[in-house]
Amino acid sequence: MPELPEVEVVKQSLNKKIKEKKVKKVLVRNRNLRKKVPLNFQNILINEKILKVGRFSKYLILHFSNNKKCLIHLGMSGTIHFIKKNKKNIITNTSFYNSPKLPKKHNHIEILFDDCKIIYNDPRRFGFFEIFENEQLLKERFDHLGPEPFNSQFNLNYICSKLMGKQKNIKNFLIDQSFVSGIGNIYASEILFLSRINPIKKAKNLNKSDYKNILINSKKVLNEAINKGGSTIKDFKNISGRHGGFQSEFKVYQREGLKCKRSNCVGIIKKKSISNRSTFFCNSCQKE
DNA sequence: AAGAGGCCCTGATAGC
DNA sequence: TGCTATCAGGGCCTCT
Repeated sequence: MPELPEVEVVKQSLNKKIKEKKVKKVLVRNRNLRKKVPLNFQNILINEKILKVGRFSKYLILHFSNNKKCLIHLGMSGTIHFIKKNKKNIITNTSFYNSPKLPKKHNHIEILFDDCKIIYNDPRRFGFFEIFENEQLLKERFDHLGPEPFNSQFNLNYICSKLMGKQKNIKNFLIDQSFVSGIGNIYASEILFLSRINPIKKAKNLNKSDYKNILINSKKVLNEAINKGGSTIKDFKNISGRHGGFQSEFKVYQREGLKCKRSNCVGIIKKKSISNRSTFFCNSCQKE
């Protein structure tokens, strides 16, 4: 599922549901994720309170009262489900909206509280859980990542210094987490469309006005996606099982063969594989 | 050293 | 119906 906006939506809803709650029980049903869930995972969390749920880039961070941090990455298909106990004291999947039932397969981890629990589900197992002893060690984990688009470090000077003279195409730069973190395959296409830049254009061939557009539109696209509750392509849901709403706003992503949405543009949306990832762009207003 | 490509894994869908 | 091939939103490792 998850690029920065989807992870932000999960973070916000988790904060509403489990902040200040004390972990009563942890069940690791399947340790096999991209990295093995630590053996002592249960012992570290038990009886600890969740102070808050944070996020950096596409990572969720559970802050615990013993100062330890649990880093969660949702990979491609990870979802977190919130389940509340009902009056009969039976835990049921009570979501606010017409949510699909909790999946039967691939429920890897359950974290139980007094009156509710969360379940981590991940069919493709590209997600992972890691424990960090303190804030410092967690920060070091992020050392290799570039700033988020919202960070003031992500500015014109920074973009110039990173892109000038580089052979690499701009699409691959946008999904390169060491350049800017949080943008994935969907939003990269959307950002380049708004910026009227062809995705295969080499970074060195962009001008200052292109850089400016990338700067502005990165923030714009991600903010709008967050406000719409993220995007749902196949299986992204917020923790109550509700789908995101940004996919209907896509200008190019998954619109191959359709008319360009820009007013007065007669272009057609094309799909191109760049480094084995599908990329969408308008053949008229994003000319090479 | 930068940049491209392969790979981890399951499931949904398309085509025969 | 049931096979096979292709594709999917990420990130890390390896090779050139």
